[in-house]
Amino acid sequence: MEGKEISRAVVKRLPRYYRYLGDLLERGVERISSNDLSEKMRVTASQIRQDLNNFGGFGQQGYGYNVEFLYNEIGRILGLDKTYHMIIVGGGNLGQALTNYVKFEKRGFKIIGIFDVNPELVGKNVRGIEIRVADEIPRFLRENDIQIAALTLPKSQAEEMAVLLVENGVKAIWNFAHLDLRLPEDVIVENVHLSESLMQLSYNISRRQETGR
Amino acid sequence: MEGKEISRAVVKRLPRYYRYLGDLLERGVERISSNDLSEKMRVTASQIRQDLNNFGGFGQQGYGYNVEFLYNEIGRILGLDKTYHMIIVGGGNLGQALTNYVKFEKRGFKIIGIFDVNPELVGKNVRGIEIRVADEIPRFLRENDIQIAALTLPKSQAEEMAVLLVENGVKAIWNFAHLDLRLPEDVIVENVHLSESLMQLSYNISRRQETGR
DNA sequence: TAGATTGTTAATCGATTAACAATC
DNA sequence: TAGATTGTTAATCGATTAACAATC
Repeated sequence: MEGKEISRAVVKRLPRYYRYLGDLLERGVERISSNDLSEKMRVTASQIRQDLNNFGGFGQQGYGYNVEFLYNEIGRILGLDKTYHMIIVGGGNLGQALTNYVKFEKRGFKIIGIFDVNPELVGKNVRGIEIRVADEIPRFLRENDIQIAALTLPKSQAEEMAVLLVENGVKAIWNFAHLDLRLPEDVIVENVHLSESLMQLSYNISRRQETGR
Repeated sequence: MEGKEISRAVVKRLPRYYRYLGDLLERGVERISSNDLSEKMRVTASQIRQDLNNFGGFGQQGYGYNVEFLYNEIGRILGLDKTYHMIIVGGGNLGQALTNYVKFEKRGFKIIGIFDVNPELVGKNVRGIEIRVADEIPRFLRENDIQIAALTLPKSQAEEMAVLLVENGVKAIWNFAHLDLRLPEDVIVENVHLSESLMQLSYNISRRQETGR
């Protein structure tokens, strides 16, 4: 059924389209042209049409795009029509922050387990979920259908844990540790490297100072 | 002194070079060729040389690159040779997680204030810093030299707060709220959109299922 | 029907890779 | 000096933008 490969650049832009369409939908806007959307989002209308047409013709000549329809279609493309069971591996501040972030749950990402190696954290209750000891992970994975594991452990523990997760069947890792995980090809890894983001910021600050604005 | 514009793609790669060079340095490696580094990082040697040469010739023909020297140079380019004073605006879980992340401080990003509008959080101590009421921000900014504000507020409060921060002199915002801040051109904004990252992950999961691996 | 706007092809632009002369 | 490897130019590739025929 599928065929052509979608470029990473396009996929990165989809959630942003989704967000803008969601806003429009909330504000009761029924239809929008690529041109109007392009002004709001500050991208070219051409890019919007190209991006969307990777997935099919969602618009209508002379009319534009139906906001609700397009919103749902992009949601479907992004896989947001499904529910995902997620575990958080690393119950520190970041892991707890992710757990507490209610919006994920609304989008279908359900956190059903939190694990840590640190005995001090084990037993702590985070939004109704008790932090368990990491040793229980294999059994937990056997007994539950988990699609995503978020890795919020320090760098030193992350690689080993990632291997354990994969050995026990995890196929998608949301990696917050500051290293590149080397895992089998069929495992999907999405990285969030906060420190790299911060460095990009400081690069821009320094550069601005050098060039005098 | 400066001149040519560095592309965003190059800047995004610099922190990763920095990380790999830091690892090599730690392991006592003295020099490395673009070819060896390319194998480790899984990018082309050509790209490494091109990227680095945007900033000057850091290598030596027949020798390669001195790891320590290159590490320091990239650090300098990224602005990591300076100290930044940062405030966290939004004292919820994510704000606290950032505050507790000691590694930032080691890299020169010093958090010297946390603020929230929620009175329940005000007064709470996070790694030695007391959360203050957001009303105090203008005065705090007058009395302290702040280079970076991290915005970890809900979407609904983020825009207004960003405007306040900018009015009070903040020139760089690390934005964790799920919206695009519309601010004057001279304000640097670096976005971390966690939900968009998660959607890219779910896109890849869905896609894999459709195409049957 | 006329006007609007898409879907799509073609043109342009920028980024990546390859090649190689310069040089340590 | 010979070998290695950079710095840099040229070639290729991919992504973005422009243009316009198709069509609602």
